[in-house]
Amino acid sequence: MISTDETERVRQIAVWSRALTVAECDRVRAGMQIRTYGRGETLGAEGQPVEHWIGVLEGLVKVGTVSPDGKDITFAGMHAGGWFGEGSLLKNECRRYEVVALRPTRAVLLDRATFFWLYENSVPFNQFLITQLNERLGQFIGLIEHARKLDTTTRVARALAGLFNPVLYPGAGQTLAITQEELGLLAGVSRPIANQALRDLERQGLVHVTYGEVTVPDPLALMHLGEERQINTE
DNA sequence: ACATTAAATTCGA
DNA sequence: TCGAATTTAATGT
Repeated sequence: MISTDETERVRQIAVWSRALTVAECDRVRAGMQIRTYGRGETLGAEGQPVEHWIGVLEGLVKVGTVSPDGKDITFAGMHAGGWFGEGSLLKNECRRYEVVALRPTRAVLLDRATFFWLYENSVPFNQFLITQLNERLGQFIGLIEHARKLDTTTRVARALAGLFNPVLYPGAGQTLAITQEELGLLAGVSRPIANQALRDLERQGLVHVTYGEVTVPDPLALMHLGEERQINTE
């Protein structure tokens, strides 16, 4: 069970919770706990049973895997408002990816029993899940489609644009607190390369870089950098 | 890897 | 509690 002021914060980042009745909300609160993670700490290890659906309250986490040849592959970055783990929960399988905090992070954990109770009882919750899955699918299709010709600047642009997805991170503004090192970790490039890419993007007017944060006026333009045509993911 | 700049923290009044 | 001094963090090349 989480406290009342924590509930307030959870409501801010969990759009799906806003449509719940008071009774539903109480039940969900009872299945929640809040945990904090230090830099580099694991929120969920690859191959481990998945016991929770996790939402990021604050901080930054990286979802990815380490391939057999030792290459570190990042699938997505997550910040406040991002939820993950529903795929493994629904399929009742162990976690396919590792989830690591890139900076001190606070997250809310919803236990699997409550997750499934919502899944079976709440229409808004299911709508949220479907919307989120669909959004992710669109992003991955874009990734696969252009995986071949991704230069470093485009990779950084993608990683950054992903963090500005308005469906996955509702309520986020145009400015995100992220260091160039963190962005490099998400994009799979070194910090100096991330710096170079950001300056490149800034020259193109796609981003504005200030100390410890990046402003993106048009995330879609950033996401579709380098594409000749728009992909239809409907 | 190094030099520069920004921010956060400490410390003395 | 104010601001200067110091340390730590982030950036740019």
